[in-house]
Amino acid sequence: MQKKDAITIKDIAKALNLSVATVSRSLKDSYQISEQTKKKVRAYAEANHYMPNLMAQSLKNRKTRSIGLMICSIPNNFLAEVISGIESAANSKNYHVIITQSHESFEREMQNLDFLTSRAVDGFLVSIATETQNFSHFEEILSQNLPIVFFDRIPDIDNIHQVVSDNHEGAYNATKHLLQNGFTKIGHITSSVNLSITKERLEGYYKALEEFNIPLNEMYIKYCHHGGMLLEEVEKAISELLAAQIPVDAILTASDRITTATLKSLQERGLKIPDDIGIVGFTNFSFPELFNPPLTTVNQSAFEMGKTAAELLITQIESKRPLKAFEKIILPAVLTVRKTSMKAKQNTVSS
Amino acid sequence: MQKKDAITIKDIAKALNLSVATVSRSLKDSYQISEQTKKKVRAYAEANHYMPNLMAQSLKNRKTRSIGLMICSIPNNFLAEVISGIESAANSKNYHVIITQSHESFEREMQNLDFLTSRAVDGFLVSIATETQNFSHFEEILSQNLPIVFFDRIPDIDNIHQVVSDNHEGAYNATKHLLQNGFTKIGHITSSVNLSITKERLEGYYKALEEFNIPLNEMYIKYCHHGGMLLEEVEKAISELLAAQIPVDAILTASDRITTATLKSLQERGLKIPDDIGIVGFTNFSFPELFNPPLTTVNQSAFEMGKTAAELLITQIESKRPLKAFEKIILPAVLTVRKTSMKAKQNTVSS
DNA sequence: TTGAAAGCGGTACCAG
DNA sequence: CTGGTACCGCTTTCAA
Repeated sequence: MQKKDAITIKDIAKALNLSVATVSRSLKDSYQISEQTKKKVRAYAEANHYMPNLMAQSLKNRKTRSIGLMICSIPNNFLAEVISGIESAANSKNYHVIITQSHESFEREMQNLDFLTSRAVDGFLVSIATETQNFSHFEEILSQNLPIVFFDRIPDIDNIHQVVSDNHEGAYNATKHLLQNGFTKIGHITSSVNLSITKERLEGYYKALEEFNIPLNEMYIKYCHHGGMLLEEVEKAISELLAAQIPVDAILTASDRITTATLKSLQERGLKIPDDIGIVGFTNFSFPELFNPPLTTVNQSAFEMGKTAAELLITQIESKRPLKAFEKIILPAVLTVRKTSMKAKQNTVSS
Repeated sequence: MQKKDAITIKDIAKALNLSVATVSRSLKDSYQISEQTKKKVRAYAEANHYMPNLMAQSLKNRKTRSIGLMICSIPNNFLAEVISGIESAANSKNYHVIITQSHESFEREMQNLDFLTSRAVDGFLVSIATETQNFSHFEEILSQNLPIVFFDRIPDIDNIHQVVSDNHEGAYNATKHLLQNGFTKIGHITSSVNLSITKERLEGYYKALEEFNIPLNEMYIKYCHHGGMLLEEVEKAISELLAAQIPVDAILTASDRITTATLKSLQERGLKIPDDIGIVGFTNFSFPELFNPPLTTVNQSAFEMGKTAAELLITQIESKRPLKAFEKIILPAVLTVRKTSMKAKQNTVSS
């Protein structure tokens, strides 16, 4: 296999009786070159479909105009939208993005980081894996002055740039809403304990309970170490919630995968929603009203998150010196009430 | 911003008192180098975390170990899975993939092709946009001996490599199933006329009708030129199907987006499924049983499609000369019957 | 079995 | 305003 040879700067120089230096400068519109020459060069380049060889430029400039993305999984309503936002922002600034999936594995996360490093990406966009508890691999990259913007799931490291959802608010509103609708025994199925999103959502959940003077029941909190990738872990969580001494009467699910898996499990058990059990779920599925019954959701600004994170990263890549102002951008997570969280009758615990 | 300098082949040479040529050869396990020297070099390289500079290698070899992907949109249950399959295959062969979205625009498709070309990808994986009717941009690439593997939506070009679903079979089975369940006035909402998948699905649909001696009603076929990206186009299609002289009693939807959009529209109209109208949809949503009612689906081998296409492409990239055997790999599209296509009572047209 | 050196396609420094 | 040239890191031919 051989490609048709593309025209190079040298060819232009020869054709126009100029030096490569002059051609190179003309092409970058250097002030030192006469308009006349520039025009000639540009015209010739245009006419012959000159395209700079990015490999050569990269080798010289130490910039690849590429950014590395690390997420747990692509087939995920939330993340697919995030990727779309990233791709859109990157593309418009003439960057390309290299996607890697950790599948929630710490091991894979480190491998992927190596992979991206070997690709010499100019910066990283990362949402950490559920398994990850040690962040030295990221710190090492940061110490080399390579920019990282973390999004969604943030590691516990000082001085980082991050773009996140208002998880606290989202979970708080969801829980409060359930309480206001007469649910009092609210379970919470969430991801790994160590994730930032888990902690924040948990806090929102706590806060709402507190406001309603509902004592916290630790047994009502279930963690899925694979972030809902495995149906079994969600199954188990639900079984336990339902088998509690005082079974839950509602569930708040904390991620896209967990939400759908929960719905599925509840359905298989033949439970009536919301009469037998209420549910509010974090998800970015486009039409939650199509579920049976229509699902009350907490929807994150996924596309926006990807776009913002990518823009923030590119700004850093292109800035002369490291940004010292570490940004934490918080995007809304909005509750939309539908059927799954509305008790048929308000006579909750009929005494 | 500057990165910490990585160790190069030159550093190794200096440290070991060897020439760069010898080091380079040792690293690629050349037969001309003594085992002793190789061992020494490898040990030093390992110990100092030597990583070859891919930019330099690419510049020299004219290979970037990257493949360009072009699809209409990332947030799509079917495509997200395809991407996952591609990513997985590519990664395991040490390639990276650059994703671009056409958003169903011909214009964007060409821009993206340029973008990928400027990135010097070693090959392309493409599923064409609904708008695309002219394929010269692909033919030009092909003429440069750059490999392309088309998947899902195939252009009308001779001698290409392709990986597709058994769309004919999928649509045929779906339609037959509807007919067997007493639906006789079956509408079909599909993508652009010009797409291969559209034609194939249409044929499967025809074939089933024929077998049941149902005359074809052209008014029952509705095309969505944006592939279901716009809710309005689906809305319009449904309105027309329902406003026909003899309204449809069932619908076969031909893509992920169209399927969910149809469900949504039907629900908003307050139509009871399947009593008022039956539906079978192509989709790769993970839990179609969660819809109301559980959706009868045609599910494609999405992950497999991505994996297969990527592997086929990489084989071509790495083969010395163009493969002359043009492969057409057909993957199953399987019908799973659920509620939306089962009439409550079999007394269809009670006379 | 090893080394010297040309060169991939640009960029940028130094001269003039 | 323009040209010459070293160099980015690696591969490969040619010579030793």
